[in-house]
Amino acid sequence: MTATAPTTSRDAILDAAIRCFAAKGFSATTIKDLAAEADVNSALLYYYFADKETLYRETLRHVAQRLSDSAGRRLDDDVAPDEAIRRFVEQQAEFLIANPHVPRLLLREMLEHTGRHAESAIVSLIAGVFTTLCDVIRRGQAEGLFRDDADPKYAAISTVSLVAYFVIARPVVGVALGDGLTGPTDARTREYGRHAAEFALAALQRGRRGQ
Amino acid sequence: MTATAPTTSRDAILDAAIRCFAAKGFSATTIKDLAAEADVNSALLYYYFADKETLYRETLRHVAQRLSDSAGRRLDDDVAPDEAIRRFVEQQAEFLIANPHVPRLLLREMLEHTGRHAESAIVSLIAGVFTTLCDVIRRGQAEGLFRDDADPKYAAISTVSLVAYFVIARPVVGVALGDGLTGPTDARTREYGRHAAEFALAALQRGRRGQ
DNA sequence: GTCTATAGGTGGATAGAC
DNA sequence: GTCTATCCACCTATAGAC
Repeated sequence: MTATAPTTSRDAILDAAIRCFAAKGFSATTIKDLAAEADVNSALLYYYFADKETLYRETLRHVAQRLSDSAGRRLDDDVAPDEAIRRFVEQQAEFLIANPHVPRLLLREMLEHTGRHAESAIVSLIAGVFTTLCDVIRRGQAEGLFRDDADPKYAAISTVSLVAYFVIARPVVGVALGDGLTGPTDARTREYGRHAAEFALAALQRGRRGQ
Repeated sequence: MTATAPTTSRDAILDAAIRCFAAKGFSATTIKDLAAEADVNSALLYYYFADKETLYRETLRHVAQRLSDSAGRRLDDDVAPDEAIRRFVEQQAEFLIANPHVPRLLLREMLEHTGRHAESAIVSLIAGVFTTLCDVIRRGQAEGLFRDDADPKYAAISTVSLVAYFVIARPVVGVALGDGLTGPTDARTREYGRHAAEFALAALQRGRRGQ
C-alpha cells in the first residue's frame, strides 16, 4: 500500500517500479512502462538511476527495508512463546495484505536467484526472520510448552510457510476456496491467518486439550 | 528429471523449454537461448511451433500432464486418513526432488497469471489436488481421528503449503539451514518432507500422545 | 530537472535454398 | 526437416536543447 502520494519524481519512479516489477517481472517491464506508470518522461529515469538494473536493485532495497522494519517489531517482546507464534503468524497475514506487491517482488527475486540479479541481502534478511522464530520455538521447548521431538529450524520453516504459501499461490488458493482466479479476498486471508496460527500451535504444542 | 535423451528435435526443444522457462521466465528467455539449449537451429523452432507463446503453452501442458499423472496416483487408495496424509506429504517432496523445474515453472505461471498467458487449466489441476486432500481430511474428521474445529479447506491448504514453500523459497531455506544460497540438498528436502508430514498430522490429529 | 530526438543493439519472426 | 540470411519492431541508453 502506497501510503501517501509521492512528492518527488524519484519517488514516483520507485513507486511505479514496485508495482511494475511485481506485476510483470524485470525483463517484461520496459523503461517506457515505468515512465508511463510514474507519469514522467522516460529519459528522466536515467537522470535518477544509472540503468534499469540499478533501478531494480534500488527497488528491492526499498522494499526490503519496509519488510525488515515490520518483521523486527514482531518477536522481540518477551511474551509467552505460544502467544508470540500466534502474533507472528497473524501479523504476517496483515503485512502481506497491506503490502500486496511485496510477496510477488520477493518471490520473483528468489526465482531469479540463479540468474543475474542476485540480491543476497534480501535472502539473508528473510533468513534472519527464521532465526528469530527458531529462538521462540526453542524457548517454548525449553519451557516444556512445545514438543521437543521436532527440529526447531524445520518447525520455523513450516510455521512461516503456512501464510507465505497462501499469498504466493493466490490464483490456486482462490479457485480452491471458490473465490475464483483473482484469488482470495482480504477478509479471507485474514481468516486464514487465524486458522494458520492455530494450525501451527496445534502442531507445536505438547499434548493439547482434546479439540 | 529428463529420463531419456530426447529423440526428435521437437522433444529436444520442449525439453530445453522446460529448463529455460523455469530458470529465466518467459520474457527473459529468447528464441536463440532455446535453440542453443536444445542444440538446434533457431529457425527450426518456428517449424514446430507457431510462435514463442505457443511453445510456452505447449511446455506448460507437457509439465501439467506429468504432474497430474503423479498426483492422481497418490490419494485414491483407501488407506486410513492419517496414513494418507503422511504419504501425500512425503510423495510431494519426492516429486519435487525428481522434477526440480516443475515448481519453478508453475510458480512463474501463477505469478504471471494476472498478465498475458493465463493457462487456467494448470490452476484448476492444482486446485483439484486440494479437493482430494480436503476429502481425506473430512474423512478423518468423520472418523473422529482429526479435530473438527478446523475448516477442512484451510487445513488442506496448510498441509500442502509445508513442502511447497520449502521448495519455492529454496535460497532462503538454504541460508536458514546453513546449506548456502544454492538451497537445501535433496537429502535435506527428504528429511524435511518427513518432518512436514509429522507437523501436519500433529496439527490435524485430535489430542495426541504427549510428545 | 525535464524534454526531444535518435543512435545502437537485440529479439521475434519470415523467405527461401537445400 | 534443417539451415542461411535478413527484415522489422522495439528496447535501452545517450546527446544535447531548454
